Amino acid sequence: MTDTTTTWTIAQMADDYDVTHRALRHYEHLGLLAPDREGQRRIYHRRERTRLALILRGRRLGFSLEEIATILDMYDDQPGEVGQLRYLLSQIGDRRADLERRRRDIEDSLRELDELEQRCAEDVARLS
Amino acid sequence: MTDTTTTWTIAQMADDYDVTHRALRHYEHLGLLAPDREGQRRIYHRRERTRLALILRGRRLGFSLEEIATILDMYDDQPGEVGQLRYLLSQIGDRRADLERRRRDIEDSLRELDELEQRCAEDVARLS
DNA sequence: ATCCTGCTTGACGTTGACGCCAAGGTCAAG
DNA sequence: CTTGACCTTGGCGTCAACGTCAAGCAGGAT
Repeated sequence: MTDTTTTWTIAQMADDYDVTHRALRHYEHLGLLAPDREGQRRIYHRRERTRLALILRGRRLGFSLEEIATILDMYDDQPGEVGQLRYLLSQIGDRRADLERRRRDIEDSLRELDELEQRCAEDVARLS
Repeated sequence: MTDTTTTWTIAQMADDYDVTHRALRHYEHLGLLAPDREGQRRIYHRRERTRLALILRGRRLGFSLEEIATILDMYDDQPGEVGQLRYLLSQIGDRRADLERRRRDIEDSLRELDELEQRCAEDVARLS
């Protein structure tokens, strides 16, 4: 039941994902999105929506749009050739290492935040 | 035994943390670092090193230098006043929410990566 | 017919985070 | 006393990721 017929206009996309019209055009310019045209108008399908979601998650994680492009490419077309597949597997390894490093950074940050919060809470208790 | 006497030059800092001289000056310009002077020369103490480590971790996580500044401020000086403490606690909450969102994003990404890897591995097995 | 709304394509402007000189001070070594 | 290594302060350049006009098409409502 993954809907394949519904389409969206640029305004609906911008609205649904809380990005500007301009940003959508920018992503398209960089090849991250490739909406159809109906006459002049851009017309977005399901595929563009999942791609946009990936783009935005990438941005939240601090990836550059260029990095995001290569990530999208990874998911794009399963290559039929073994060499390509091996290459893709190595890329997956790289990405995973990157993400795991970020996760460690985040967990360290959260731990330090906890400490700080505890000290604060104690101070508040003492002072009131 | 946290050493409080050793100091470092800009070149040592740049070397130890693998950043450029220019970046260090930039961080100083924005108030993220505030090394002493010995005559003209910048002279970095332990404090600047821990700050720089926080800055770089922040950058890896995709925070802007401005956001990093507020984070550093949080850790800077424990305020003695209750109002300030409450404010700090609220900020800590904000940061934690942000970090936890990122962690979710990362874990989602890792899961999808796992799926993709599995599909790839299967394809390789089939083709060879 | 004209007006409004929503869209289009340029194209220049802006902000953040530095890179990259230029021009010169300082100090130990030769 | 000059050289070289290392440092200093400007200040212009650059790249990414859009923001912000400007000018214009297309189609339905008045």
